[in-house]
Amino acid sequence: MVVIDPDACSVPIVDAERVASVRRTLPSEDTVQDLAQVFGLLADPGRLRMMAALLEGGEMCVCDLAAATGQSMSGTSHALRLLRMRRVVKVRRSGRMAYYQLADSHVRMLFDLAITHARHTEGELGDG
Amino acid sequence: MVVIDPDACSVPIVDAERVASVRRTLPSEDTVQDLAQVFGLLADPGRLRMMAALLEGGEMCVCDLAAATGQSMSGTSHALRLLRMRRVVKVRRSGRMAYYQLADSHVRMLFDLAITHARHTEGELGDG
DNA sequence: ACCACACTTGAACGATCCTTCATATATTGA
DNA sequence: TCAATATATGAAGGATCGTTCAAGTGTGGT
Repeated sequence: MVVIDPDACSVPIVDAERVASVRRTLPSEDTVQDLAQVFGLLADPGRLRMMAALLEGGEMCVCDLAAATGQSMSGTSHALRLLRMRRVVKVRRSGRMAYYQLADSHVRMLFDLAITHARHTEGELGDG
Repeated sequence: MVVIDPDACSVPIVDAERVASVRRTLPSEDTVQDLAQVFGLLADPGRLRMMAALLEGGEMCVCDLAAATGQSMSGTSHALRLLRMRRVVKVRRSGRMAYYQLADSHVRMLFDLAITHARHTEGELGDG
């Protein structure tokens, strides 16, 4: 087997120049990791409903969020912790209540774009 | 899997009217499921690098994609199957080669938006 | 003080996911 | 035909994720 790849990956390369140029433009490992985590937060139906609810309802307390999205209090709280840690939502505490709202306007755009994609690829899925 | 049921959830509600109104505007279960899957595809560093590579490189064969993103051929092929099934990429076959490209321009915008979010929330993460 | 409440958190279980290895398919060239 | 190539796929392993239950924190009301 002939290895053309200068790096550790023992994969045959067809267009070495293109590969090299693409590699130069790839986001850094840290950026890729961050992006993956952001998208990972959006990859769960429960969290997605919560964000949609906050998008529509503005600021909401945990129990209303749980009721609106059909989740348990505990599950809702766990989910909010993840969103909080990634700064997707922010919390305002008042007495024993915790009021959450979206911290980032990009979420709405991500949402709308993804919906557009979903609509655009509606119908049967599968191999081409 | 959680099913939204108005009566099954024994969670106290503070603002019943708001909860009801939010529930009315929530995307359908199918839409939520679709969205979650779309975001799920973007939630993996390897697939993310592949999409970034295709964004930059246009049309690429599997081995070049593997080399550019530092993944095994097998892993790359598995990833491409997922992206193919969700119509995120499309394939053109020529002889024994398979050339992949992005099927959907929304991917670029999702990418850029997420990068903007990541940059915007740069620095320390954690509870607020 | 006490109890009820709104929320949080830790641990455990099951489900899902990603990676890898081995094998399979299909095409090219000898 | 046979061997090498390019890609695809099934299965198995371990890691990760989401949900649930149980218990914990802190506040408000009596």
